[in-house]
Formats: sequence, C-alpha cells, structure tokens
Amino acid sequence: MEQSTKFRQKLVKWHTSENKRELPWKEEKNVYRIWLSEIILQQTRAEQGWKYYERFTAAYPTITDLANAPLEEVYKYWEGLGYYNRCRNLHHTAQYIAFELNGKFPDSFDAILQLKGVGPYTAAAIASFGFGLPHAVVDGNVFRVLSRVFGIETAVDSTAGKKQFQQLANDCLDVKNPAAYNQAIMDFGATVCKPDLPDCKNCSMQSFCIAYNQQRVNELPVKEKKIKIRKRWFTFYIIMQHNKIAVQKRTAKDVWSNLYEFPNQEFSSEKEWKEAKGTVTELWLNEQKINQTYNVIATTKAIKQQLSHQLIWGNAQLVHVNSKHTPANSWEWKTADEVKQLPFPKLLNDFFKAGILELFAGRHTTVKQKT
DNA sequence: AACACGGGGAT
DNA sequence: ATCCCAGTGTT
Repeated sequence: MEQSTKFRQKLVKWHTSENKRELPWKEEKNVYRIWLSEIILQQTRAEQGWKYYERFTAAYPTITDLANAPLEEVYKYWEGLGYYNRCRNLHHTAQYIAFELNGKFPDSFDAILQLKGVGPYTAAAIASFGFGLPHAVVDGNVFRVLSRVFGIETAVDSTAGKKQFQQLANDCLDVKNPAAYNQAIMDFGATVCKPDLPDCKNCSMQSFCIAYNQQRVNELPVKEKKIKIRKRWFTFYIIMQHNKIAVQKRTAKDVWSNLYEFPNQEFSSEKEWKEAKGTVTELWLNEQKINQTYNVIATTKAIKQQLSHQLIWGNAQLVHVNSKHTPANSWEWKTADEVKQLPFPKLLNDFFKAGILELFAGRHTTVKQKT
C-alpha cells in the first residue's frame, strides 16, 4: 500500500469527534462565511480570528451587506487584526461577487483562485469546504505535518518545496471526502504535531512517522529564509484646536497602509529621535506653515510596537494650536468621537489608551506666542 | 526569487 | 528574544 494511503487512513481515523477543534466556522455551509473565515485566518491563529469572525458575520450577514458597507467601516471592524490589505481585498471581492456576479459565489477552483486575496491555500479551502471539490489545502500545519511524517527536508519556503508539498498533499487527499480530510490535517497539525513540543508520546502516527523514528522531529520542517527586523523611530504630533484633532490617512505602500495616523516624522536613528524630543517641534511646526500661536502641552513617553518584520518606537508631542490650519496636505480635523470611528494602528491606539487626549483638558487657554 | 505585510501567543 | 500562525500580492 502507498504510504500516502496509509497516512490518509491514519489521519481520518484520528479525526474523531473528541479530536476535532470546535471553531465557529466548522461545518459551515454558507460559502460567504467560509470565504470570510479563510481570509481572516490567513497567518492568524484561530483563537485570534474568532472574535473578528463573529464581529463580521454579525455586522454583515450576507456578502451584499459587506459589499454595500463603506470601506472605512469595514476597516474599523478589521482594526487590530493586521495585514490590512486583506481587508481591502475582502471588500473589493465582496463588491465583485455581489455586483458583478449577482451574489453568486464562484464554484470552480480556478474561478475561486482568481479572486483578489485568494491564493492556492484559500482556493483549496473554499473549494473543498464550500463545494466538496477535491483540492488539498497546504498551510503551515500541512507543511509541518507532511515534512515530519514523510521526513522531507526540502525547505518549505522554497519554490521547489511549495511544489513538492502541494504534490504530496494532493496524493494524500481523500478525494471522496476532501473537506473532512482537509479539516483533519489542519486540526492534527494544530493540536498534536505542533511547532514546539509536539505531542509525539500520544501520537497515533508515532510508528509511521519518519521524523519521530529518526529523532528528527525538532529539525523539521526546514525553512531557509530568516526575516530581518527593521528598526524605526517616529514622533507623532497630536495637534488639537478647540475640540478637534488633526489626523491623516496613511497612503504609502508601507506598514499600516490605509489606516489613520497623526502627522509625524520618522527618524533614521534612535539617537536622532531621542535628541529631537521637544526641540524639534517648533521647527516641524514651522515646516507645516503653522503660523499661529501654539502651546506644546506634553511629550509622551515612548511606546514600542514589535511586529514580525519591524520594531517600531513612537512618542508623541501634544500640541494645542490657536486656530485651525490645514497646510497643503491631507490633514483632517476630527472630534474625539469622530476619531474613535477611524481605524488606527495598535501603536496609536495605545496612545489613546494611555489617556493622551485627557491631557488637553483645561489647557486650551494657555497659549504661547510662536517665536 | 525575494520581499513586504500586523499582531498576538507560546516557549 | 524568537518562532509561528488556516498566506497573498508586488517587485
């Protein structure tokens, strides 16, 4: 018997009721909800995505509801989940399906794969869970499980590796019940064949698993690329006039694209950033052509944000200005209530949580003359 | 082929 | 600190 057949049989046998993960999108038959859950779960732990899934399905019961929603509102629901291009593509695809396809979700693998925000993994997931089509999912769980069970050393993040593991996954797939098989291998990877401290002692694959029998479990899967972390330093200017705050939308192809932020400047070293504290505010206000009186109320302490690929430090200068002024840029003046409706990066929400806006209270009148 | 893209949890 | 998570899009 083929090894892939043995693996499939052992896996499906393992996936009994007590070994299944209970998750809100399990056994879902509504393709809109399946698609929504898969987009949310990209590079996201099931536990983390859970509340977002519930939030979205409550706010947008149908794909047409999502399509009709303002993009800004959808971003607000996505706030905090990260990888914000997923949100833009989600809305784009909802509009495409609702308006161009009359609400009918594409029902072939190739058509599903064409959707923005849908790659090989998500297309296979939707095709199998939504339509019972025989396509094997390959996600982080599958790379790990297959590399260990079959003892494969090809780097999972190489082109050759992606091809090899997809082929093996196809061989192992239970074409009679692709949905159950795909669920099983991901549940197995998430609960037994975990990245750290896999539960080999109680694993039903133990006698069959090449990595276990060769004591190479901790060496698999192999990855060849290691990410380099970029350090960045920002000073944000939280500018208030009367009861309004200046904000702007991030438009660059950079982290937090399409979220809101405060006017700011980035420094190229920690040294410059620290030395600039306070003294640079006047120069910066000058550059923004703020030609009226202002009062620097406070400098906040720094807040750190650790991302996968960046380590970001930010502090904030709280500035009260005497009259509202919009330079030749994209500042928008918003009340605190309006600001609460906008999506912000976690780092900036942390400033709100620290109570920065309250620092403005009662200090609006003490305005210094600009020099 | 290499890189960019968030935030949280586990070790 | 480091790795990883129901990966995808761009260059």
